[in-house]
Amino acid sequence: MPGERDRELVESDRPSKKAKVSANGSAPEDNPYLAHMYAGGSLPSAAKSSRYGGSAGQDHFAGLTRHTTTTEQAQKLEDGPLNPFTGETLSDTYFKILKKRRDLPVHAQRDEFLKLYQDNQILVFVGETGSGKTTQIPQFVLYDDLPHTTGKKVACTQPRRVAAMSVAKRVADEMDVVLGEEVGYNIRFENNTSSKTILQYMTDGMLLREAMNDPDLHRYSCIILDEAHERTLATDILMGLLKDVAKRRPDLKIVVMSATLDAQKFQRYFGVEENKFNAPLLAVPGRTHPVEIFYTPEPEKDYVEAALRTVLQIHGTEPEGDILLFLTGEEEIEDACKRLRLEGDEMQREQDCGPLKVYALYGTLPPHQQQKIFEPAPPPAREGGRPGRKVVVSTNIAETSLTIDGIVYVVDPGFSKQKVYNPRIRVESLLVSPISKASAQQRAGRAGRTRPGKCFRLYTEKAFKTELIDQTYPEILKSNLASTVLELKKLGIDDLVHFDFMDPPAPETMMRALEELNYLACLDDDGELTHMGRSASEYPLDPALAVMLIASAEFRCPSEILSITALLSVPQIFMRPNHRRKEADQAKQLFAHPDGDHLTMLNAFHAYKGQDPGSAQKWCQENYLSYRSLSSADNVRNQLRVIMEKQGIDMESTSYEDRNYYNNIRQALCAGFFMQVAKKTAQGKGYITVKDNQDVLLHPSTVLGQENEWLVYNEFVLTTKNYIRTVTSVKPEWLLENAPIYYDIDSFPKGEVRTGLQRTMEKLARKQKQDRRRG
DNA sequence: GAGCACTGC
Repeated sequence: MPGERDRELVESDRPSKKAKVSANGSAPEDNPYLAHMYAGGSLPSAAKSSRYGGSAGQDHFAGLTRHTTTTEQAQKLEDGPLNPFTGETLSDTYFKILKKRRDLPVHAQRDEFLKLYQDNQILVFVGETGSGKTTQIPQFVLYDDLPHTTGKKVACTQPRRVAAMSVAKRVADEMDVVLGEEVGYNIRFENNTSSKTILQYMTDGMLLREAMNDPDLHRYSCIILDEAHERTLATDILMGLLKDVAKRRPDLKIVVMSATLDAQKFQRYFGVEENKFNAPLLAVPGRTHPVEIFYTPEPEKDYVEAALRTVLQIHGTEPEGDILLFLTGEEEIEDACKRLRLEGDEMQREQDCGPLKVYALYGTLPPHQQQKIFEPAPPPAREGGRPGRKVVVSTNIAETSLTIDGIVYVVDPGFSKQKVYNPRIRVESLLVSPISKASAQQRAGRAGRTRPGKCFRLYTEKAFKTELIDQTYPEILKSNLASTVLELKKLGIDDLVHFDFMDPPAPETMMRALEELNYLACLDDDGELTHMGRSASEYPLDPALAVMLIASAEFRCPSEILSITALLSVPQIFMRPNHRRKEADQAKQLFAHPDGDHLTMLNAFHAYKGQDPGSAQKWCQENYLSYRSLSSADNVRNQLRVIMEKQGIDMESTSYEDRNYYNNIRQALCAGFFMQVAKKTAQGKGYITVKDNQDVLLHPSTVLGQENEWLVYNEFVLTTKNYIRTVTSVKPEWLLENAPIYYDIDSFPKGEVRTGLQRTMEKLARKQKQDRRRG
């Protein structure tokens, strides 16, 4: 009975203390990540014959003892003529690359690195950009760790997929092996590794997922956390976890790599525990060109105006070289580009300046347009004229994710959009805020990649020194932690309050997350993981979405909820190009469902799936739908479906002809999103959120009018006004039935919501009475 | 009648 689901899970699924076997809840034999350790006997010996010394079966590492090797020994092996890992003859390209590798700054400190690596379990390594740390350190480790003799691997984590892929490719080339064999990468949707793999680049999130099934990370002999200074949620949790794993697994080595000198913080973090780990720090300089920094003498009141003025001034007076300007968002950037183009043309006409080519760059731009920024600067307009110049106006995507060579001038107004989380109303929003000193440095560095450059900071030197914070707040302090807490529980961390976070989140944020998970029946009243919680943790989703997916079987609509969940996990599928808004809105109306946006998205997805694969892309374009988002939703959907099937969830949906088809879906939405509900206010056009009592408006993108009394919403967006976005109308009975604990009338303050719920309860009671009389 | 900084599973 759907109506009893909540209570049932909370009460009957509380794990008995006896039943709790291991910290992660799964026996190692069932663990998919450890399968290689049990399949057909012991892998290490098998690995030796297949990996060790290649076809000839000769051990090219003979005479070397693990964790006592020297640079000299490693270099001798690297010098060939045979590849010690494959036994093949090394290629000419290999030697060409080897020569360049030996010139990298890290190389000068290989001895020092090896010594510290061998003498310590945990090591912190600081290498600035251009030091070669990401490609070289893992190779230094390989020649000392000799992973092929232990059957274990070396892992190197990256915050971004593209980085994991491209670095793996580079290192495979450097080692003269085929990508996916000895060197591979593992990212969501793509595991390019094999049984031969000894070095694996992967996303930090992927390693965290693995840890949830194998908390001791038995597959690895060494874990390198790269770009730790970026402090992603996954890196932060992995650091806390690895600190613990290190105690349980003395054979595991950990290298934490960071680009900033803030690495002392990492060192302290790994060093405190009874001095068990010394976590020494090794720093290697980078190789970049000097960048001259200029500040404004007075604060600027309008940073966009100041930025445009500065760009044009550079164009008019500075020698050849491209410009990178940092602004905060799409609209601001497009607007700035328009104005720069106009002014640039005018300068060319009136002052005989070189031509100015302006490019916008931000994340939601389609890839082919992002690629355009790599076009070279335009040539002089006429023979002997002044050289042309390229200006890229970008969000902070150009700060870390994308590197543009040839930038000589950086204009930094000192702002970016940053996420802020308000635990009181459980809302994440984006705010234009001053950047950190570290960000400012990173931005300036972008000017010195190919030759000496200049950075114009549109704030005073005093402001830089006294007003900017040192580092941007780590992700963990800016996020809703519901899924993080669920992950930690699954990782076997029982005492979250005392979990050793590098930066502990606010207690209120933790409390909110625990409360949310309790309402979702993922944690019981003692904070223990329930059966539902354990199931939900298997999905790479927000807990509310995971719970909705699991509950969908009860409402006979798993297939539809699967699609909706996937659609909610990808960027917006409805496109709205600036000058074709009207056409786009009309196209969307074709898919509109009277009950709301979730169902509208589902209609569009079904229509997309009905297309011929060969013409789907064209069809999307004609209908103002994002092909990229839809096909990525399809990918996500498949991944989620596999997990559902593995959990034995009944995947049968009611047929489309059934009169309850859409009602079932709307009820299932309530099962996950009962905490994101708004009720229409009495006096007209506004809505009010249930429990938090926030006044909100329907986002103008919705297909719904103002007539619906109760809505579930996917998102609360705080911009000029408070909006709820992606909404579907529901019946209040469904809320009371599906989440009786959350909708306990007595917990509501007196007001419209309470009165509305009260009326619904009375209605339900009357109906029950009638039914009884009739029955 | 309005946006969507950026990542990741």
